[in-house]
Amino acid sequence: MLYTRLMKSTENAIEIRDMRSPCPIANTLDILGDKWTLLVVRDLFAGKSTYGEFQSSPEGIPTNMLADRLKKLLAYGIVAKTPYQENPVRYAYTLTKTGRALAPVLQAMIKWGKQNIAGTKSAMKLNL
Amino acid sequence: MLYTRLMKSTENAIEIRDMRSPCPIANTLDILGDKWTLLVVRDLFAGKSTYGEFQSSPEGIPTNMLADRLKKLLAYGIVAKTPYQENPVRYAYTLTKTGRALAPVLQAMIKWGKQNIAGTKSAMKLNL
DNA sequence: CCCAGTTACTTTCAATTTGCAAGTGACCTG
DNA sequence: CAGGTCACTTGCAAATTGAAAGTAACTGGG
Repeated sequence: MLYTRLMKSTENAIEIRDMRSPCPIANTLDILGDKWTLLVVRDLFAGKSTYGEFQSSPEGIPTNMLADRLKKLLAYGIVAKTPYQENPVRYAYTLTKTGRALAPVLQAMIKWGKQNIAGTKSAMKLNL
Repeated sequence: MLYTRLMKSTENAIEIRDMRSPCPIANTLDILGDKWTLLVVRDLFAGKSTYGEFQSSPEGIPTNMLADRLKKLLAYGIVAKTPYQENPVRYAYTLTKTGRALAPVLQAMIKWGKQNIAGTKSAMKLNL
């Protein structure tokens, strides 16, 4: 168990095909560069984990966008989906290690936003 | 002149109308949340300053996208445009203080990208 | 056992955005 | 004054977004 985790840690880098360039910023933007993806990640850092909880965030993500973003985040290994109840089966989304590693990105954006955009303030407490 | 600049420095927070929410992440994404904007900012941190230099970056930004993003970055006060030669007048784009404050965001993205996306590596040296 | 309610999506379709390509205008050089 | 460069702008097809309605699985109440 520990062994497989150890092995995995050496091989769970995200693979992107047809990269625009080898630039880490460009590739990070190809994964996270839109108006919704990082808000879902933010919600996960805030402790939210179900589809309904993500939908109830103040920005009002359209339901098809949410489904699409969760699918992509799962495909990239940034979030994981595990059943938390049977009958009916309900799934909880959680951040993987790769996803938790995004904390500094969110922290930097929160700081920049608060210092440079009028009227912004963190409403939810994040576990960064 | 100094006086007006001084006054400005107390009031140059970005104003966003019809905010989706007061969340600093959401508002930062409304400014930077796409596939091109932060690449232009990256190029500025790399010392590039002209339209042609931005276009020549390996990602190949479409010329209309570049014009649009520069216009937005100017409108938000993240970049400034100053003439660097006459006959013909040519302009150099530079980061403002607000723009330079994005360094930690880029740093965090570079680190995450390099650690989590296979095959990425910083080709250009940034003045972060 | 039927029927409204909840959760988690999927589908439809109009509107907006993107991206390729071609065009424009100011100026400079031979 | 013809050709070239730089910094854009325009036109348009294709892709993405977003609002709304639909679907599927199950639950609890009458």
